[in-house]
Amino acid sequence: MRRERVTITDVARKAGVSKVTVSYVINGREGKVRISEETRRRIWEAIRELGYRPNAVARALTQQRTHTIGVVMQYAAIFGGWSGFILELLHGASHEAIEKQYDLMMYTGAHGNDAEHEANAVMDGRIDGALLLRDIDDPLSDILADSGFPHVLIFTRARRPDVYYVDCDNVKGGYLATKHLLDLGHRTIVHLRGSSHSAPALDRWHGYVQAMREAGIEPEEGWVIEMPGPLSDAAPLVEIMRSPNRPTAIFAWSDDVAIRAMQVLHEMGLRIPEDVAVIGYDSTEVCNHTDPPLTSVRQPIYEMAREGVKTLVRLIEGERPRRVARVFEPTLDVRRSCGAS
Amino acid sequence: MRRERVTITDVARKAGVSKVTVSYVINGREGKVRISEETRRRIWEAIRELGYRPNAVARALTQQRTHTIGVVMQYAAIFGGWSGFILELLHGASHEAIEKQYDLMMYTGAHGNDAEHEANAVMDGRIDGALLLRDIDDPLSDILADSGFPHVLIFTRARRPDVYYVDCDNVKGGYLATKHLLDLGHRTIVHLRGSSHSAPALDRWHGYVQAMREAGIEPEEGWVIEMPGPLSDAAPLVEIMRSPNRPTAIFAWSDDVAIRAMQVLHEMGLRIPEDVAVIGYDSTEVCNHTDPPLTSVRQPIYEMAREGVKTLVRLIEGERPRRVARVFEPTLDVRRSCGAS
DNA sequence: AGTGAGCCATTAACCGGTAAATCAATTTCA
DNA sequence: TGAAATTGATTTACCGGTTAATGGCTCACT
Repeated sequence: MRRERVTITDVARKAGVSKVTVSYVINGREGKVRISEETRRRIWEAIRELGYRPNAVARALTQQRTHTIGVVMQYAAIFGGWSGFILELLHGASHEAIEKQYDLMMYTGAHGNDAEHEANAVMDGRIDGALLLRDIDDPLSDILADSGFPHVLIFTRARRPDVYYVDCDNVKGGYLATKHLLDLGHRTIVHLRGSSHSAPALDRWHGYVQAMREAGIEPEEGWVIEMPGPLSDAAPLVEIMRSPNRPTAIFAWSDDVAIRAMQVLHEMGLRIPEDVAVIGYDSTEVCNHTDPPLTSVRQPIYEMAREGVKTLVRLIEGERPRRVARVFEPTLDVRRSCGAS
Repeated sequence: MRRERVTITDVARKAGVSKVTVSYVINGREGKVRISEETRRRIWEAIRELGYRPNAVARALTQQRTHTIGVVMQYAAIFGGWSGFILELLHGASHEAIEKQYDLMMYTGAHGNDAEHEANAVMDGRIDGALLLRDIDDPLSDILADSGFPHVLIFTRARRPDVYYVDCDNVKGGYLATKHLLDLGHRTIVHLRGSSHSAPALDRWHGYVQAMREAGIEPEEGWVIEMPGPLSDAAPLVEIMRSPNRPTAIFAWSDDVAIRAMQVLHEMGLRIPEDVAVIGYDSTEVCNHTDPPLTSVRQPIYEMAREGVKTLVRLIEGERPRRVARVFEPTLDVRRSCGAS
């Protein structure tokens, strides 16, 4: 039984009052406007009888608020990046959103391919603010910042001093991973690097280089292989693992890629960790279940996402938190893929 | 530089025309209304100079369309259920949404605890339709159906003939898993069942019972243990695995629970599959990485989610597809946790 | 009897767009 | 030459709410 949409005017008519009165009763503006008990009763009754459901779009139009926040990923990430990482991120974001009484919207970015179009979509009024998971060289944040649109960057740093962001020290994370391998005696260490547009990927690489140099080792040409995702070409990795002075350890920029590397090594007949040590990044749930369990650098993804949403909500509600940058510390989750205790 | 919001009226004023003319130019209503080249030019120039961004909320109010679809999970699922299953589901849903030019909204359900409140939130005008991932006895779909609100159930069946749904044959899935174990010679098979509110969980259980009876075995009291999630109490499982006539196989209603069971067995010193065979459900990515790799019943989650969104979009756009029920077939992904080939 | 205060509700205006109907000025055609 | 058609825009009304200003009525007080 498809009913016609019931509006506040219908309720008003039925209750024999003006629609403003109905609005007041629904929103209970204590202290400002008084409505008699009798009228209230009649209005609630009309609401119930008619099955009235307030329209959030109309309300949003007057209040300029939707109580919805957007999660905006890089377009490519929506297609390729559905990993444990995204899962934990969404988990954290949605928890905090629930707590703060906001709904979550996932922008697909399908509205256009250039930044201006995307910015139009993000600022089209359907969300009060956005959590941005984007590449380092992405112009979207700049446009939003120019328009004063509340947003927080996550898993990257901002290029401007007035843009809030939540990041994890990736240089340190890369350093940590590499140092762990060095401490275990490895000297020839391959780094499987992420995309050159990704700030985290580049930082982890820098951490790797830093640790290597500190140990007096200059990473050779060929030790650093770009492998953004598990579906990336693994040929260069296979090649170097076949070379005479085969590397004894691999530091992958993400768990996904580490797992892919483990598969490749397995197919080549190499044992982990006896022949090659492997270390990943993110320490997602899957690390506990791989064979052997994957040692990995942990960043508190869930916590970071919550923090991002928390800051975003503050911005939306007009606060201006003093701390613009929130940088978490990575730690090492030692499991068995490196042969350590 | 926080600019004031630029509206269509500002653009009209700047271009020296009425706002309706601007609206026509933006939406390019070919054939209906003619606007001169000169006027068009002036309007686009004004739009560019002022940095005008159309307001989707205002547009939604007149058109009664937002080009957004909602994903509504059971409240509990948002807190506990962030598994590989949800990931694949969101992956599929978002792909199809992108293709159809819709954005995705995740309702947190925080707006109220009873079904009426949730229904109010879902039908508050922010989304054109909803994909429901809910328990079998959940009243939300009924309310939506009564109001003629477009929605599709996924991973459950509908109780009414007019409600569209996408499901996978869970009885068959349960049968398949159990039959596999029976064929391998097992006779004492434990079933770790999901929540009694979950249609899939109950069906898989029925499939299990059916297969057992077909093999002439009446499942004993205690062989069926309710274990909805990986954090559920595992004590009953431990107990039965310690009993004199220890079961030789476990069929878990989900991969998560199967993995938990493997951990428990491991801690008890039991080997998989030598001492106990384990089989899971969903065949999510993680099954490839467990030790040993987990044999599991596969349902095409990604495809099903796409199908759900596809149907939903049709409903939203006024079509009435003939096929109300879309039931996929489960298959078996044999890996190594059951000792089969 | 006039004034002020308190109570309860209403009217007017606005949020930012869109659809339908209308209109003025030309041009076309019988 | 006058009616009809075409062109290019405008006016009016509406979507479903909210906020601010205003208005009647009753009662108490002086």
